[in-house]
Amino acid sequence: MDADAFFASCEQALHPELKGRPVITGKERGIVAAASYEAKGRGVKRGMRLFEVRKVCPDAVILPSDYESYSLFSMRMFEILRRFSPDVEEYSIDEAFVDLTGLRRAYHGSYGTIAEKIQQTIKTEIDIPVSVGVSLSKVLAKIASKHKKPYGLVLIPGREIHSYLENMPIESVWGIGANTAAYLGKYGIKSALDFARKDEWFVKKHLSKPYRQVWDELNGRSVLPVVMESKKAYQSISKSKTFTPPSGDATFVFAQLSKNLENACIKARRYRLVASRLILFLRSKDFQDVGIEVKLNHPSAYPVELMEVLREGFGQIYSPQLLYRSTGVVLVGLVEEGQVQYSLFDDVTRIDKASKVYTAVDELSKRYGKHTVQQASSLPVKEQAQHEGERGDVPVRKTDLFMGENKRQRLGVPMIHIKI
DNA sequence: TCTGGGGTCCTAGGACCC
DNA sequence: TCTGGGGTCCTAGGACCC
Repeated sequence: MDADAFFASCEQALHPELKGRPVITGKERGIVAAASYEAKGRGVKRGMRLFEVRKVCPDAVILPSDYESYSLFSMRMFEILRRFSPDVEEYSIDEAFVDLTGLRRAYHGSYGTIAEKIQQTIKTEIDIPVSVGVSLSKVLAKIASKHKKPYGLVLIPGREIHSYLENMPIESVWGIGANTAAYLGKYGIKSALDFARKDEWFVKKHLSKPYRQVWDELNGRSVLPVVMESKKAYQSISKSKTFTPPSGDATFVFAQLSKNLENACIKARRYRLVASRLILFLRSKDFQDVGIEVKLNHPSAYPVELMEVLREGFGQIYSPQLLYRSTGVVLVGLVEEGQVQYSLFDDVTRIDKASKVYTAVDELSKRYGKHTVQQASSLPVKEQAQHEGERGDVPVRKTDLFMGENKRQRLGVPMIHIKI
């Protein structure tokens, strides 16, 4: 099951006056996150810049993404699915796999009837249109659900598999990307059917496990299980941000990195996780990426402790001749906060102090807004952000960048610099 | 697709051990 | 100092997804 234009549909469900109108979300980032079918009909595409949208579709309703509401719709949708079968995999915010095997008797009908009922229930109860695909494997079900989009209901029984795969470009199969498509192309494989028809010997010789699985699934042999487990803990947490115009100012670029680190740490602390490794990366104006991974002395989610490492890593990958357009950090080797084993050489008193400081910092953020207390090294992000907000073509959500200060000013809380 | 942001999994090969 | 054979763990890098 795959919701149609999910974010936009949520907005239309919340604000019925928007029904029938071209609705777009993604205002906060300046690019289209989701477009309603009315907007798609006018040529609006995902990832399109908003100034372009305004040209092709001047009457578009452009909204900031409201993830809290979308998550609620998502949860309701999954809850409805679980009423039909306990075997539900929440694949993404707007997609799920449901194993209907053996349920025909209980519902006195075919799999198609059950699927239809699911679709109707979701539409009636939460007013979200979804497309449903029914078939023998996850890969085939995915093809079926995409085959007729909005409000589609497509069944692919074993006998009809070939007709669906025949004209389908291999790269649009779930799990086959551009690189693998190019590789398969060398062997004359262009369509999904070409691939499905290859013999086992070819597949084993040339491809790794994930692709062998796709091959099995295309042939109607289900090898990818529907996994019920609710999402496990994060394996990694990343934060990255693009800025315009590109900059060669080391202080400014480092401030971006610093801010990303703070944001990543905030998220990690929210989930009570600490990172044992830190990746930082820079992307140049010409989309050249450089990055470095650093092993931390002990797992942490406290910027004060990580700042030295960040600065050192930055020094190693930054080159003064280049202009940069974005930076990012990834926290990896995530461990639950309570599970950490400290070594003989860790300064446990100091770590404990950092932990207390951030308990206070998080408390202050809850009360006065994000980044009420932040690293001084992150402050220079604003210099340029200010100008950025004034540029007409790249809209920036000012409230986001300045929320801390605005709220602080409203409440009359002075800005204080603390040296730790 | 003139390119935003956040994730996951798999594999090969080196380091190290018995 | 050199040699066989076998195993585990870790990391870098690639590929893909929404």
